[in-house]
Amino acid sequence: MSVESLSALDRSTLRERALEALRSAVLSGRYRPGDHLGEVELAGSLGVSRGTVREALRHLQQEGLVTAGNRGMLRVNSLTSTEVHELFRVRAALEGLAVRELVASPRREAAAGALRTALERLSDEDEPAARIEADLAFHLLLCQLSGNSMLVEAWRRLEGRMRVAILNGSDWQAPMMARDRHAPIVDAIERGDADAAVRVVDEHMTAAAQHFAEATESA
Amino acid sequence: MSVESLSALDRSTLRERALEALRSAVLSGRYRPGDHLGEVELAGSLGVSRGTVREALRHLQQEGLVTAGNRGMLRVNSLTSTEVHELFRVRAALEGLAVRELVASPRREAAAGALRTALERLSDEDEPAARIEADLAFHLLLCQLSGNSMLVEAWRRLEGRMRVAILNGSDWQAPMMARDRHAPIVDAIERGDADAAVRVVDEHMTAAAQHFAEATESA
DNA sequence: CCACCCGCTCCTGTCGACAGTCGACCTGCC
DNA sequence: GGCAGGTCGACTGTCGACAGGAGCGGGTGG
Repeated sequence: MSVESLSALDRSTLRERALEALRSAVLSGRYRPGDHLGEVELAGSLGVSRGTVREALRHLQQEGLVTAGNRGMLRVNSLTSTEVHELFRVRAALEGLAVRELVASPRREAAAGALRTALERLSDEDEPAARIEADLAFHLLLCQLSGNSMLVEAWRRLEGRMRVAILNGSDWQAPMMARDRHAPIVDAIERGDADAAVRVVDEHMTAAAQHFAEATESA
Repeated sequence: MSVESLSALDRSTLRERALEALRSAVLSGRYRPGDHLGEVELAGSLGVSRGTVREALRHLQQEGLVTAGNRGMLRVNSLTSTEVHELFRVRAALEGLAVRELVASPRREAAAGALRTALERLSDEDEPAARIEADLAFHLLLCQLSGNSMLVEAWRRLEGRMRVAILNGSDWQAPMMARDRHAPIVDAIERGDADAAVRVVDEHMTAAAQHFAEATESA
């Protein structure tokens, strides 16, 4: 268990770099769910002090990537299948609001255009990790284009949990990353049909949850 | 600017007590929005080290109660009226999901009962601060009873921002704290009418946002 | 009188060290 | 052999101190 050292080229604070290094370390699967993340070891690996690692770990804890175990020790988090289902339902509610605000927005067409380019990026990518990024980027963009900053914030909080769910297994989400799955959302937004857009988003999330259920239940 | 010292009776960690002390200090209005929260000063007031205060402040930052200004200095946060409106819309989406899941839950009647007792507590309280607490407790209970842990988590994140919004002014929310405003929600849940419940929640939030708009615009 | 420069001071970023606590393991006794 | 007690190690909680940078005020030269 070790993380590569921090490069000193950057102008940002050590804390930010340590945070980013740790986040990508657990997100890349270098640490398995349940693994213990010791402050001293990480401090040694990253070449920074314990206090700096500590703050980064606390940040990750609030993001939901790590969770506190016995005596405050932090472990890589994992989600139960129930929680994953709950997560999708909350996402459906949030992104449902996003599309509803989006179709009511005066710059609906421009937003639809931006979403279409994000859609292209989704179909261009072949590597699974890149597809996941493109998918999350699409859904984030959906929230951002709504113009509701509180909505974006709430979604970002869920994003961390979503990435934890992705860590659980990398097969179930593949069918959801397809371009065809997202296109109807943009279509409905472009048509200005709010109710249809909400329904499509809802179905999108339900389908994702179902794929997850089938994949985990067979495993 | 000073916070009373921490009592040493508790068994919890200093960090938790410092966090709670700082949170209540900000929420009680001891520090006005925009006030600078210096680590050294707070450390002295609370009788703990800077590192401990620092962690508590970072926690408050992620809760949205404080925000980073120039050179990393933290100031008490405030919300624009636009953000408050956005906040209410996100809450409407989240709590709409809550009531929808609640009416589909097998223990709907028990939940309705629990909500009714929370309602009683809301009408009993006279002091504004206590009413606010009772109101937030009611809405939190609504989310908790849905059984969706991700929903509860998302709501809790919004709670911090909600309290910041409350700090903006203490007049506008008074009309929303009434028992009559919340009773229709419980009624709809008890009837098992999901659509009506969602609609009522939505109206509740819209009305709250409108009260806010009128109160701030006159000021 | 004004503009520029210098030193001061305050604040955060970062670090290394000490202390308390919990679990694990090993040992001795029943 | 099983169990109780003690010892060792590891990890986090907490602290005080040093370093760097930004803002500010005074002083000086034009």
